[in-house]
Amino acid sequence: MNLDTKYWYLRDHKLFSVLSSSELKSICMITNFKTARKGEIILFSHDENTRVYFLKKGTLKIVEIDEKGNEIVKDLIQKGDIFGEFTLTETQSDEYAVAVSDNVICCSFRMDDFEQMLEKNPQLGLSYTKWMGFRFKRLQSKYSNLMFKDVRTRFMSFLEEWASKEGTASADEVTLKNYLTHQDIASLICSTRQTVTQLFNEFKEKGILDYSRTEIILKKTA
Amino acid sequence: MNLDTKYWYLRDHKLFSVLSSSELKSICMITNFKTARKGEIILFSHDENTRVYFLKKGTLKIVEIDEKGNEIVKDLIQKGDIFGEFTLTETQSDEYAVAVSDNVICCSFRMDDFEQMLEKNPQLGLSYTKWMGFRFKRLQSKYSNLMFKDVRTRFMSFLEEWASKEGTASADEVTLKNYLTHQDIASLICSTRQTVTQLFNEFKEKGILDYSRTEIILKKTA
DNA sequence: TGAGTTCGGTCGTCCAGCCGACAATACAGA
DNA sequence: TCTGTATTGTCGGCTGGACGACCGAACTCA
Repeated sequence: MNLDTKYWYLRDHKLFSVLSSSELKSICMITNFKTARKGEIILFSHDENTRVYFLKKGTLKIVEIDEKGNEIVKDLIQKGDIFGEFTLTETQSDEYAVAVSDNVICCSFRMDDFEQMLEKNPQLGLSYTKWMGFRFKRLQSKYSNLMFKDVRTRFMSFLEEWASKEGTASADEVTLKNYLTHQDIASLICSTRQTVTQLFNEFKEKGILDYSRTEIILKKTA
Repeated sequence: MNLDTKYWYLRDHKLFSVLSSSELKSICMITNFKTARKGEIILFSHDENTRVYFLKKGTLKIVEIDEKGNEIVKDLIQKGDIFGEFTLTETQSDEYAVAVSDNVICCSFRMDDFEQMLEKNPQLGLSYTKWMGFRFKRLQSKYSNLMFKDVRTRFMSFLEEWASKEGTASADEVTLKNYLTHQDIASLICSTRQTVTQLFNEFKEKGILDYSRTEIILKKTA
């Protein structure tokens, strides 16, 4: 991939908007780009230097394989998200990112390069700090959801959050393109496949939502 | 409190170690110090500008009151920790910090002052960013503990972490000064008072630990 | 177009741990 | 020293939701 393309990719990321175009160009030199199609795996390289990743386009899921060989979805990464740095747990586990949409593009920096960038660019540093704060808050709310809410509530909050991020809303409903299996959703809300299926049908019955394999439609109820 | 005292207080905080003494002095001007005794409450002021807090000395617990009036301990803040910025959930809940030890000293900055500091001081910014990353990791590990481990395991990890931070170790045991009630521990590991009591006695029986109201002694077992 | 694989639907069983209730103890303040 | 309050100890009942099992439906790939 040539520098020009890189330049345009980085340019419209919120995080880099504080940089001048010459600063941005010099950053392009040290970026690494990767593209992937649905189902492909983007590896975190544990061996070499740690890297910071920016998802430019598409959607990823961070999965981990537990001792029984089950795939646990730990997080969803969407366009614009930063990942890799802290997603890595101390115990070097079998954790990696899988593309769930086509045309995934992400770029990465070596951790130390990135740190240097932050140091040279206070603006960028602040921007990054705020970003992290935001993510911290989200994790915290996930945590307290898990602590205090039952599965039913977690399921609904999950759908609502999802809808607010990716849904296309009409007058009285929000439509979501569904690229997750019940299994995926289950591990995201920390439950089981069967329970998720049950909840889908329960809510469908109540008229709160409708769904097929490819779509989820949330009815807006006042 | 005079500037000199402030200066010495800030000086040996890890975060500020990257600053020169003149930089540090100028920061002293904008800090606010508070002291508290056991049981006293340090309020987060929701109304005025958000503040960032640094705990200089002592221990705090962040508690929240739920709808039934129960006190839920959300976090423990120890000497050197930063708090306030993200502990605040979006829903302005009844959340505040309570001193659990005597001689608590903490200082705070207005959020915008702090941001300016970070911007002016890339070194400090980077230092702060790393700090946050560390906290993020901890929260993440708490989260996956809650997801995948049973109460028994969470209880033990909690004790182990506590011991590693505050315990005084001897040849074959670690002693902890216990300032938490079973109730407190329960909400920290997301369980109930009764279960915590049970676990304490179960492990005591097994000879893994010993405890009284004021002390917890963890036996080191190879 | 058919065989293999993954995903969704449903049921019955089972248990960790929550919850209420109450007793025993420790502790603090007068 | 006495009394009220906070903490700890213990028990049984109860239940949310995990888990295994099994089947049909949908998707995929040759």
